[in-house]
Amino acid sequence: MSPRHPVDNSAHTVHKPARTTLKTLANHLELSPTTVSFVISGSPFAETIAKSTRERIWAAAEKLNYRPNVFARYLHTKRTYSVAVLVPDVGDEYSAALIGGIENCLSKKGFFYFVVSHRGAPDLLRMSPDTLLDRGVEGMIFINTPLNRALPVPIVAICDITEGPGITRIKIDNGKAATLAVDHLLELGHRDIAVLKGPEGNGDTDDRWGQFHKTFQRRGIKIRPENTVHLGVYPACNEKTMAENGYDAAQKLLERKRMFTALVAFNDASAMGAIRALSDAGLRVPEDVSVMGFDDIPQSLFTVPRLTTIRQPLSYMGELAANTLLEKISGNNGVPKILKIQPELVVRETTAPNSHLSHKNSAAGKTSRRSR
Amino acid sequence: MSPRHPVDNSAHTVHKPARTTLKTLANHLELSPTTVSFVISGSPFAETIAKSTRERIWAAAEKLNYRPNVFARYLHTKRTYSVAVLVPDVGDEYSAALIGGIENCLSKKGFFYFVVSHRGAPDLLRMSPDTLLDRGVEGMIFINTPLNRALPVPIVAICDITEGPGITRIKIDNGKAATLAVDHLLELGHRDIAVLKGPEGNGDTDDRWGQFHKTFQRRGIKIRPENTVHLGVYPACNEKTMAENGYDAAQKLLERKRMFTALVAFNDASAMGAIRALSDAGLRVPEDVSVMGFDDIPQSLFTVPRLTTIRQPLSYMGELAANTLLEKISGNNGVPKILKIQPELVVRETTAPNSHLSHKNSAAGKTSRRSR
DNA sequence: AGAGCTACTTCAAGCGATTTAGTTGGCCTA
DNA sequence: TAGGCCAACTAAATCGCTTGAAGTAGCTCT
Repeated sequence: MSPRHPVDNSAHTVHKPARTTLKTLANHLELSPTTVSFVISGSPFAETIAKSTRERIWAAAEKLNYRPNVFARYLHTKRTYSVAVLVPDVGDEYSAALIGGIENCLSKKGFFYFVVSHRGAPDLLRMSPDTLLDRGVEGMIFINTPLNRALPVPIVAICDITEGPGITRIKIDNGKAATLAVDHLLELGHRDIAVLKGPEGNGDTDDRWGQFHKTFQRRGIKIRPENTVHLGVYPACNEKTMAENGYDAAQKLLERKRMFTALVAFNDASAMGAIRALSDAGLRVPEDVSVMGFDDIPQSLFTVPRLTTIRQPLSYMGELAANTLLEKISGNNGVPKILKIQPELVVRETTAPNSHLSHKNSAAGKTSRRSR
Repeated sequence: MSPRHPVDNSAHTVHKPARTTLKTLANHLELSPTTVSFVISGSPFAETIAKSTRERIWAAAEKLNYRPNVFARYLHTKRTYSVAVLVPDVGDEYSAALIGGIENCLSKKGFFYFVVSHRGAPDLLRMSPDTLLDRGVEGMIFINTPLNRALPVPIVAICDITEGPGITRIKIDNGKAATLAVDHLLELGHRDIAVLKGPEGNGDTDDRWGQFHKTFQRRGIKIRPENTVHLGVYPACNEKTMAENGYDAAQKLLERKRMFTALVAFNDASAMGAIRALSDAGLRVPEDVSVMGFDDIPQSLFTVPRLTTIRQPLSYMGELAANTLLEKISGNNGVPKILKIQPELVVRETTAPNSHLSHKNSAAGKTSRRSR
């Protein structure tokens, strides 16, 4: 069906009962296809058809189980009531939560959606928009997915790396998030803080990192470069799960023998990986190191210890994205370019007062967090 | 576009550049649409067209950026190169992992897919197959989703509750899985074992439960009813995450004051919830209670402690499902009714020797596992 | 020179709907 | 009784493509 498929009629199914067509239905009713079409399609002309006839038509449609052919209809209406969702990977918790919200909204409105996971593959990224347009999607939601050209349908993006005219962006307020996270750690007495910077190419990485940086500066806290590590380079980091990336990153941090009493992860999944690495190194969370996640994915409530995190209302953001997209599709040009979402601090069990406050920077502190 | 949508042309986009049509292209080339169609669609007649003409056509198609209209083409070919995936919830780890595998295979073959999460909602379950057929899907993959009628397209099911003629089922060998799990626990000296039975209505619940039951019996182990708990009733249990269900179930178990030194969960997510509940009750895993998961979702490698589990190769199963479906779509009637998948025991850190062996069933043992 | 090939290319119908521009017949009015 | 109007319906074009049947032009063959 797409250009890449040569025409091929060999598909075979056991028993393909011929679907009732408009013509069949019209013949059965001894009416013209026009009349039947008017009432079935809900055309304004339907009102010029006698009520009794309308009822006859609906009854017959029901009886013959008539279902309009979506493809034939498209030829005139140019509408498909479907959209596309592009994500790095269907499977990751962040995307999955968003998609859940998106579907919630779409299914209410009778829209269907195609999912494309590109995993950072350049060809897919380049060609997907076109193949999706071929399939008639009326709009697209880009989750953490780059784009750098105009598309003839409305777009809503959840991230910063989707470029194009007229797109609407749904963004978490990273400034607020950073303040929430940093102040929480400061209140607990942490000064030596490690930061897991998001993967290169991720749509939130730069803004988030910039905002944290700014916030630390504003609070007079110096983040040493040795206490900072990238979660990986895009798209290589897509080959691994975020938890793996977090694990590796935390290990790198530990190898550097630089002390830190708290760690801010890029998201919950990398936080979990990091906690795993800390545990493997014999460090206790939160007694030896406090860890902050970001996102508040459902699992965060059930980890041991439970994850302290900055909450993004992912499901809501998904719904908002879908709603906004439908709004744009239906012609509303007044949709703002940016919809900012407020994050929330969720204090659970992975952060605790800095136990090294008394002997800050002492050798003892170092070794206790450095065994193995 | 679907019957529920009255025809509506109000959709509006900023700038809809007219797509090149076959006719335009043919005019431009001063050829008939037929000729152009032959070569573009890869019809067998293409070979009767002069090579030089073919090249001209391709060049012009490239230049005018011609893309065949998928909907017009469908009218003749009846092919859409798309399938549907029905799941209880896109977001849960089990479905997400399967979908990942499915997508992997489909995207290689140029197929697209619609996802429908029904969350157990009866209307969606009843109507989805038809609305999906309206959209021309050539086959469907049912993940843990009930069905009880024939459909005019091939179906592959991952679970037991999808009924219908000619469907192919991909099933984990629960008998083998049970043997693996039970023997592992027996070798560790566990005799008092609690079991989290899957939610009612889940496609694996009955078979899995039956097989575990049988295996325990065969090994001469009695499972007390008080050490057994259902993860919830379908579809109510769908409102909660599996982790939540596992948490609640483990709490129920603990309230019963019946002792157990090991717990077999229905899946990894419920195992994580259960571990959370055990921890909250002051019990250590695996020192006080060993816990076995099922699935081996990616997170299992990063929990503290790492989860011992029975591995299902979810991504592979997804790929197999998609591959099998495409096979059936292309007319292969020789596909087996059941494809059995072999599970694998993955021993990690949530299982350990029974520390109560010496004072088995003693009061001491009981209280040590019952504090708070 | 006419029949028969071969190598290319096109005509025109049709897929299953929507939609524009009518037609038909009854009734009312002047 | 002609004209106009209205309610109720329809013929035929069209959307963008595929496809079976039908040309056409140039060559060879006898």
